[in-house]
Amino acid sequence: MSETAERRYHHGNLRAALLARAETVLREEGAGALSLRELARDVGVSHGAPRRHFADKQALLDALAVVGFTRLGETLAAADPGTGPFPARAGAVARAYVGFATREANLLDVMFAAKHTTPDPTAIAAAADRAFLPVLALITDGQAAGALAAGDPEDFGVALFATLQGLAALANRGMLADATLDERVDDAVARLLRGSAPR
Amino acid sequence: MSETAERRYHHGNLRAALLARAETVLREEGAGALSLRELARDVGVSHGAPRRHFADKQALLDALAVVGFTRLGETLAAADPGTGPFPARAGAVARAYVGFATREANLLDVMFAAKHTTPDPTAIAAAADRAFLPVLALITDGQAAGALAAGDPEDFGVALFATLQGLAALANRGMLADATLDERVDDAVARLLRGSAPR
DNA sequence: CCCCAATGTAGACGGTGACAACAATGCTGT
DNA sequence: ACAGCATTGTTGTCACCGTCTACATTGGGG
Repeated sequence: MSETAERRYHHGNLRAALLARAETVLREEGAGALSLRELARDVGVSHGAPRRHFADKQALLDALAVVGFTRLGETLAAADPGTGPFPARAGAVARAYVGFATREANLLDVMFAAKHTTPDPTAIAAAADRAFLPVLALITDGQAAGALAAGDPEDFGVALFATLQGLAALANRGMLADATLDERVDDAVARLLRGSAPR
Repeated sequence: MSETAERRYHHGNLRAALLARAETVLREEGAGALSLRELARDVGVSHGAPRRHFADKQALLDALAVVGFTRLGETLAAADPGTGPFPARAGAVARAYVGFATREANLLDVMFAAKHTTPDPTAIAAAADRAFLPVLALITDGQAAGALAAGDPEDFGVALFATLQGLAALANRGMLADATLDERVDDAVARLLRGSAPR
């Protein structure tokens, strides 16, 4: 438990240390730069050690994805003021999502990578579902308040999520002037809300 | 020029052969399975040969991205009937885009990967712009026909593209029941059109 | 208190991308 | 026609990676 990283044989919480370091490397250099061996080196452990905690590299990536969805869920939940007009709440959450998606672009790539198959595939899906729960609740509120047409909240949720995910993808690929991202979000969400109002 | 792939010293069009083989591997096994050495083997050439045509692996990926955008452009152009009510045309193009995006999911990942930096970054961007030209024209038609509010066509274009890209991402990640993808597209596009009509 | 399961180490293997030195080829100008 | 040269392939090498196996060190539970 010492700060000075004395090398004892048993690290103590290698798994957490590897994940933490991996998250940093991921943020700063991208998923391609992640190497189990280098992570081990960074953490001061032999190259075979990570294997005790992650069966293979994909397992590490999957664990990162779970971390990412958890963080995302917190971000979304915190962004919803909980009261006020629905469009304002939706806009706040939308901007929060896109903000997360651009701030943590590399993490997002890992979260939505297609390759998840490692522990049980459900772990990541469950984390993702949990992350979006607050948004579903928000949509239900919007329907109750008469801002959204009735129906399965997931219908609107899918459309909203798709829009935001697409905008984030555009921004992360540099296909949007960054300065205008929030405006794009506001514009797209406005269209979606108009098109989803009760008729 | 013989069919039986006699091994002469100079392949003739190694670059095209490598790209073609890479496209197949990409489609069948994903970007992670792409290996310059294996491609060289497949094409019957030494492991160092690809280097003459692609400075590094990223250059190969970038070339694949250009191919992808070209193919996408053809797909989109072919999907627009050119006449008829705007919503029908837009729906057809939208379904075509999502169809391409799911059929060529791995290629799409390469096309929208963040890492493009290789030859001049403009090559891919130019190919992308070209691919979306027909859609911009369609939007202009829609405005002229009174189906869309006036304004910069790119505003609606960005919103539309973001929506479709997001839906494709959801589908490719298995977060959508595949059977319902087209319905999701129709629903989302309908919302967007309603929200983008002149007021 | 001892033994075992968990955790970390050390070494090896095959594969990869990148690079350099060298060989074959075909195009160009004369 | 042909010499010379730029292009294109080849071969060998290097460092690195992920994975696997055999072994070492722990610490905690019977």
